[in-house]
Amino acid sequence: MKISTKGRYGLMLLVDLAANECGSPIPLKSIADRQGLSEHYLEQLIAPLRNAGFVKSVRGAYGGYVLAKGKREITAADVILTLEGPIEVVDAQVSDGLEELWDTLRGQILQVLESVTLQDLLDMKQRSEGSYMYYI
Amino acid sequence: MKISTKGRYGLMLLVDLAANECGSPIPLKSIADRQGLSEHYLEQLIAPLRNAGFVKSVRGAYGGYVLAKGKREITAADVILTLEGPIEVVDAQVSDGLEELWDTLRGQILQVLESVTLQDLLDMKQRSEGSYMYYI
DNA sequence: TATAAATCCGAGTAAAAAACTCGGTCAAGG
DNA sequence: CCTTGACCGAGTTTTTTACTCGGATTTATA
Repeated sequence: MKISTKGRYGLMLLVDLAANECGSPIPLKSIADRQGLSEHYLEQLIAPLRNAGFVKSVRGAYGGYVLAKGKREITAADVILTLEGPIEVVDAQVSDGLEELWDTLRGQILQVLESVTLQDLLDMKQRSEGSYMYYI
Repeated sequence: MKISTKGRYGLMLLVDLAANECGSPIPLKSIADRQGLSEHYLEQLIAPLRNAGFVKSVRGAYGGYVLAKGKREITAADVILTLEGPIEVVDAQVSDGLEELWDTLRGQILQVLESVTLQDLLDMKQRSEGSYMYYI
């Protein structure tokens, strides 16, 4: 019952881009360094997100990636479905008589993911980072 | 984002027992045959459910398993948590700033699973089997 | 025009988890 | 005492995940 690192890193990636929306393209390397992830692996994750039209790339020196849509127009579901394929709580072909339960579960998961935009995630993140301030 | 076969088979197992609640103990073999599963594998699944007090076993010839509680007192969450451990949408130790999302997701999943009893699943199953009748 | 910083691309691999399998011991009814 | 069926622990196979690697291509700038 886990989201794989694909979906999670993908979200981190786009949230990072969303944090820098207005500026120049951001190279993967800088994100990889900041988040402690492998640049090569991130390449694999951002490719489908580019194909799906969520980010644009700028090649060559001083290149990088930029959001192709507003941060309120991209949802967590967009990212996770693009990277992990459709949410399937059990294998699609099983018929165990419990389909109603699996459908409900899938529906609820989808509803949560669809209700959250990159902007929301950015807000969450800043809240959670900001709260450290009170403990200093 | 999947429930493993442990949780799924475990549910099938208990729903099967629930369907026969009033009677004599049911041997795993009969369930395994009926559902097309491996008896040996089911043994591994029912052991934790017995330890957790959801089923009772009767050893020896004419033995088998019986529900240890009423079918309205056991929820899908009981079974799945027993067999798969706590629902973790991402690894517990990650701190990616998105914890709020993961918590919400976990909460929703748990809520669905906790709201469904064996009796409910039995009803679902009979509804879905019954509906074939109309197509004959 | 050379160089360096990037994206782009496909394949390969290592580690972990999932899904069983196997071989046997113990208990109880007939 | 034989058969049925629970109990137990280890081993194996398969699948999935999470990367790694080696390059080719593009482009701003010195």
